[in-house]
Amino acid sequence: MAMQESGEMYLETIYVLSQKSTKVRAIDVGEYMGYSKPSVSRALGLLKRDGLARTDEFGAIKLTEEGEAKAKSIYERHTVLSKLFMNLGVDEKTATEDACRIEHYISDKSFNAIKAHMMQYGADLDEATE
Amino acid sequence: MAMQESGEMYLETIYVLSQKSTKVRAIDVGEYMGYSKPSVSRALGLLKRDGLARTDEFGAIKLTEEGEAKAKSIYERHTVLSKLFMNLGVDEKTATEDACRIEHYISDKSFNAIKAHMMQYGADLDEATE
DNA sequence: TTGACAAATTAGCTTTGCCTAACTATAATA
DNA sequence: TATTATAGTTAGGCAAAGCTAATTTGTCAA
Repeated sequence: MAMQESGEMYLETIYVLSQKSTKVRAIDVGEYMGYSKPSVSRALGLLKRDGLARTDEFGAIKLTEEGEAKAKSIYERHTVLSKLFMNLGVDEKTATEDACRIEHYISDKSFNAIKAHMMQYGADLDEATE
Repeated sequence: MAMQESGEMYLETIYVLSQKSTKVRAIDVGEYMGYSKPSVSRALGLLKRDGLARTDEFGAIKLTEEGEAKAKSIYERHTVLSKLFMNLGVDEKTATEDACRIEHYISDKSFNAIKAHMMQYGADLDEATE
């Protein structure tokens, strides 16, 4: 079954935190997302069950290859959509908030169309916005 | 509390069906959305509780002024977003499916920015796509 | 007027994804 | 080493929003 918004947000968070720190723990994920420890614990269990995340020998949360690929794809949506809204004059806060919700609901087709359109206009899509 | 995707979809459906027929019944809403009668019954109860819909003297479902305003606003998002995706080369089916999900998650600010952008490029936003 | 079908509602189940409370395990320091 | 704090898990609850089954309501035609 297709992954839900919730699972995607956990993946994306682990991915983002992994870029800032070598050891990402459940508690860090919870603090970042504003969720309780049990919620994170269960969500991570599901990601592990589905082969998207694992715990390494030092107890750090790591994404599997598949998990990382998914996370990157979601994160790319996030950055491109944020950029799109900002290019249209929306303030950064609103733009990133909207991107954060829409990234889970837009199809590959529509997303790629938006991305292609923005490339055409020379937008710098590589720069992260968060 | 802010209205959820589910409630918005019911509102939008009642609005759309009301344009085609004078008497919209719960069963019609259910058939259109692919939901069971009890699901529709409960959802309509919530819309009524919140002052967004009512049943008229002939048993037809009607939107209140507030309900209709909301429905129109959601439906406008639907048409504008569909147009946006189609303008970018996305096929109609995908474009309307995406619009149908995203319409519930985009902020007023970002939506208005998109709309303004499209007006600038002379897109015909008045024509319905469904 | 009554029998039958269509429409609506009630009751209760399921899943998702959050929560708190309580418990266990780990780790660090006195 | 023992105490204590931090991290993680288990158990159980709640709300949203679907579902089926069963009941009630309403309408219409024989």
